[in-house]
Amino acid sequence: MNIISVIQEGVINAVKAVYGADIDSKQVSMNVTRKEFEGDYTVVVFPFSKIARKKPEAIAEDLGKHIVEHVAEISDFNVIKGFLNLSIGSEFWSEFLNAATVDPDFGIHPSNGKKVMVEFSSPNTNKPLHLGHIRNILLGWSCSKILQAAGYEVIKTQIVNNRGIAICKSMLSWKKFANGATPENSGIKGDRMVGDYYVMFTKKYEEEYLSWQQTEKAIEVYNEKKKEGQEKEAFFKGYKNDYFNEYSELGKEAKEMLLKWENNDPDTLELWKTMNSWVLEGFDKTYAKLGVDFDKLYFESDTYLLGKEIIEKGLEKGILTKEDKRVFIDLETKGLGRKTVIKSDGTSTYTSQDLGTAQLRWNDYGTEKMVYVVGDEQISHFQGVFEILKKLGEPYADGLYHLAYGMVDLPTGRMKTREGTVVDADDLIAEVIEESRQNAKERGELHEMSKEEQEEIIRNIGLAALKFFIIKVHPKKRMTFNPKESVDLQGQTGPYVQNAYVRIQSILRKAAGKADLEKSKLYKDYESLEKDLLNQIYQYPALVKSAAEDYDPSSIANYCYNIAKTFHKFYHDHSILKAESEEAKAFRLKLAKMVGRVLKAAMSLLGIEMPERM
RNA sequence: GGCUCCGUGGCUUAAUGGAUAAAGCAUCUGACUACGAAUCAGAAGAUUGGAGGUUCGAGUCCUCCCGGAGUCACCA
Repeated sequence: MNIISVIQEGVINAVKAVYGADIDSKQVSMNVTRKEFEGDYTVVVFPFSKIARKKPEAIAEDLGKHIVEHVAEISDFNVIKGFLNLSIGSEFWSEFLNAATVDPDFGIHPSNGKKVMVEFSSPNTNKPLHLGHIRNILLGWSCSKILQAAGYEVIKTQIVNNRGIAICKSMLSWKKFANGATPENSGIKGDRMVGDYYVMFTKKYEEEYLSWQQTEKAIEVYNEKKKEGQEKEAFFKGYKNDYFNEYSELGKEAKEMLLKWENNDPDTLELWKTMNSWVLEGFDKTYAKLGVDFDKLYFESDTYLLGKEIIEKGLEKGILTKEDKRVFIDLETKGLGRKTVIKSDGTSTYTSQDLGTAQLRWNDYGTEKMVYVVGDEQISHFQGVFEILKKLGEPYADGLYHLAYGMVDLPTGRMKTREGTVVDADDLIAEVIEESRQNAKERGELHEMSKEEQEEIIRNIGLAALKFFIIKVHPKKRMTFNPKESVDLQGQTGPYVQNAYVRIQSILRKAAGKADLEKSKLYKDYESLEKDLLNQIYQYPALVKSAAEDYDPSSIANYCYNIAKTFHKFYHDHSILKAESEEAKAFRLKLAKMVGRVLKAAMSLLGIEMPERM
């Protein structure tokens, strides 16, 4: 039985016995005892002062005495103000450590029979992945692992946004300017190549727009549509989209291409397929570098027409309203305004696609939960989608969750494609690995290994730095990504946690076969750091559960750091291999091993691997 | 303007309504003849944006204000 429940029950019984009052476990306020005080768990007794009509100190004394007498696990107590600090006996900890040691699934919850789909990454196929995607991918991957550890069957998915005008822009640009260049004959990674042509389109379009602004037609438009006193420059800045649709040659060609695509023109489709495959190959390489994969891909080209069926259903039920061809839902009461599902030209929207895709996924997998890892700029969009599905009474509607994470800023401000400040994912990964390599070289710990082993470790450490740096921030928060700090290998970082693990492995290698771990049971007089470690290990399974409930990988990252920190201090203050006694040595080996196991398991939930040496 | 989110030492972050607000970076000072110094210890650094309120108790909950961001499309 969980020690927290044991204590809560003890308190409930004590209150009943001493004051004759009935309380429930919700009224028992408990925390882990703060470091500066003696004890393991603290019960706050202020809430009982009305029942007992005594001073908090006296109440704590009453309850403490009763609990020590009646609860076997509690060995001692002390009272400071209204706080009752309880100490857990070494028997309990000893049993816990032994049980955890032999439990191969420690921290992994048994299957709950439920399925959850996690969607993340979901890039457009017209440019390479960037820093923003990295946050998205790491959060999505980590949530998947956490949900899995919490007992769910997880299906990792993404929707590949592979159609639409943006895709046609890069296709058109390639056709016009590439002279048949391919990733193979140019040696450029596929996604980057396509992205380069997308950028080139934008550049050529800007040039075209600029020279158009000098024409008589442009002056005419300006005079006709400008607002009072609006300068030319300001007007044309705002007119860009209209220009694309009304007058642009490139715009016209791109739109024609989109039309051809929609009408299944063979040449267009072939070009589209070819360029898409280049991008997807490129993405796969980046995913592989990050160590992530997916169970199922959905392509927008297959889903963008979905939703008709569900919209029909909505119309029948009177949830959606039809006005000419346009279909919308009035969510004014929810503060979401009117959400259009079908445009007045009869074409679908992003919203209808998402409705249809949700339906499709439910049909494919029957997942009770669907988690969308998408930036917080789309909060209201998802509120709309979810609301519609709820009103339709879809069976999966209550399990929909938008994990809305904050945008990633640079120290110089927001990333902007136009200003060329977007941090490319591949470049960033290469950079952190290079930093790790420099560091490894200086330390020279790895020189006895093969080149391959060295590279593997170096890569591991660099990625750990990057991943930890991003995941430690609460998803909801907008974060500043400082490239300098992200490659830090010291302090509150991934490599710091890895180092704790490596130290443990080093000790275990040295002690292999030389210690009788059975003797650990004779060790009773725990050091306070030993208790801290035991307590932290003890928290782990519950932490996994709450991280899954909150979709919060940052809580796991913080946990990893804290337990690593405690271990580093313990390692510094107490010798393991040269412990005071054989019992102490056995106990500490067992403890260290368990710390290592938990660290490795917890970090793997963040997608971070642990090297054996570094 | 309406709605949503965020405001914590110089910087980046942490804190189920509980004790003296906790770490890292940067700065300064110590500890390698050591189970691995990617470590540890210490110093300095904070009226938790501001004002009220609820509570025995508020960084946390409520109200108002200030600052920042997002969104308010028949775009995705």
